[in-house]
Amino acid sequence: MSTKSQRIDPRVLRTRQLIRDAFIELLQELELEKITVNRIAERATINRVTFYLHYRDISDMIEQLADDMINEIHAILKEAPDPPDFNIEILIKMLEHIEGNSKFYKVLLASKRIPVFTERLMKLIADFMSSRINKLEESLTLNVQKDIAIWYGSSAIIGTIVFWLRNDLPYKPVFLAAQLSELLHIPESPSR
Amino acid sequence: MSTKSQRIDPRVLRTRQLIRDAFIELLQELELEKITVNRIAERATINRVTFYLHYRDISDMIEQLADDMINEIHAILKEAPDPPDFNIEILIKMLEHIEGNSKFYKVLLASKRIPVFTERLMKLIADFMSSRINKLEESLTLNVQKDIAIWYGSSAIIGTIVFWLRNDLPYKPVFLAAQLSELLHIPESPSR
DNA sequence: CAATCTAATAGACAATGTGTTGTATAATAA
DNA sequence: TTATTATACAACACATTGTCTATTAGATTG
Repeated sequence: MSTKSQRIDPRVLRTRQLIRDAFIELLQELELEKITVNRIAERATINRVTFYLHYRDISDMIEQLADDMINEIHAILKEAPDPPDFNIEILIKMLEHIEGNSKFYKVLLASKRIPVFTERLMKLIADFMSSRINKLEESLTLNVQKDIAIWYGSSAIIGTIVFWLRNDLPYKPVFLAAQLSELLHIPESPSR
Repeated sequence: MSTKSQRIDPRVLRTRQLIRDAFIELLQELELEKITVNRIAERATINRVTFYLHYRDISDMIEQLADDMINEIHAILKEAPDPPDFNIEILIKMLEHIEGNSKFYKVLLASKRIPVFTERLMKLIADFMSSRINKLEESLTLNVQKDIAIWYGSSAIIGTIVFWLRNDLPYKPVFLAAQLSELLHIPESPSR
C-alpha cells in the first residue's frame, strides 16, 4: 500500500506543532476558559484565521490532540500478552511514555482542566481491565460485581497517575509500576 | 449566638436557586463552554445584571456551588468514629446523599465537565483516607508507600462513584457500599 | 402603616472574542 | 501546465462580557 495519505505538507505539521506548543504553554499560564483562539494564534505566531483552517474551535483542537496521545497509549497496551494483563512490563512502558510526555500529560490529564482527555484514557484502561478481571474471576474469592471491580480498578490506576503527575513525578516509573502492581493484584496476604 | 448573619433576604435565596437550577438544566443540554451568562439569565428568568450581583463570573459561580455541596459531604464524613474509617455506614450515608442529589452530581461530578468540583471532592476523600491508611498500616503486609496507597484508594472511590452516576445509579447505595467496602479493605483472603 | 433599606430590573456602553467572507500568494500534486 | 491546498490579511456582523446609571419592587424595622 502507498504511503501517500501519510505524507503531509510540512507546513501543516509546522503549523499544528506551533498551535499545539502554544496551547500547552498557555495552559500552564491560564485557565482553560481564558484561552482564546486569539491568544493561541498570537502565541503560535500564526494568523488567527489559520487556526480555523485546522480546527473547528478550541474544543475540536483538544479532541484531536487527545486522539494522538490516546493512540500512543493504545499501541503500548496492544503489546500485552493474550489474555491482556497489567503485567509490570506494560505498566512500566505506560508510565515511561507518560514521563516522556509529562508536559503534555500534566496539563491535559492532571491540571484539573481537560476532562475529555481523561475520559478517553479512562475508557481505554477500563476496556483493557475488563478482560483482566475476567481472568482473575476464577481465582478470586471476593464477592464483587465484575463491573464494579472494573470501575474501581481503572479509576485507581488513572487517579494514581494523575497524583503522580501533580506531584511532579516523585517516583521512577519502575518503582511506581511495582507499587501499582501490588495494589492491583489483590494479594493473597498471609492470614495474619 | 445570634442568628443575624444567617438571615438572608429571601429574594437572594430565590435568585440563587433560580440561577443554580438554570445552570444545571443548561449543563444537561450544552457543553460548559457554550453556557453564557446570557443564557443562564434567560433560563432563570432574571436580569443578566442580577447574575453579576451574586457572582463574579461563571467560574466563580461554579466554585460557590461546589462549596455548598462539598460542605454537605464534609459534614457526613465528620460523623465518622475516631480514628476515621470508611466503615460501611459512612459509605452508605455518602452514597445516599449523592443519590438524593443525583441531578447535581451527575453534571458536576460525572458529566466530564466540571473538574473543579471533582478536585475538591477528591481532596476531601484523600484527607479522610490518609488517617485510615495510617491505621491500616500496622496490620498490612503490603509493601506499598502510604501516599501511593492514598492516591490509589481515593481515586478508586471517586471514580467508582462517577461510573455509578454515569450508569444512572444501577445499584442501591447499600449494595454499592458493601462492594466498595470489600474492595477497600484489602481483604485477608484464604490462601486459595 | 410608613419609612427605609436592599434586591432586582432596564437600558446602555466599550472592549473583546467569534466565526465567516473575499481576495491573494506560494507550495505541492496530478 | 493546471488544480489543489496551506497560509495570510482585512473586514464584517454578531455575541459576550463586565460595568454604569437610574428606576422599580420587595423586605424589614420602628
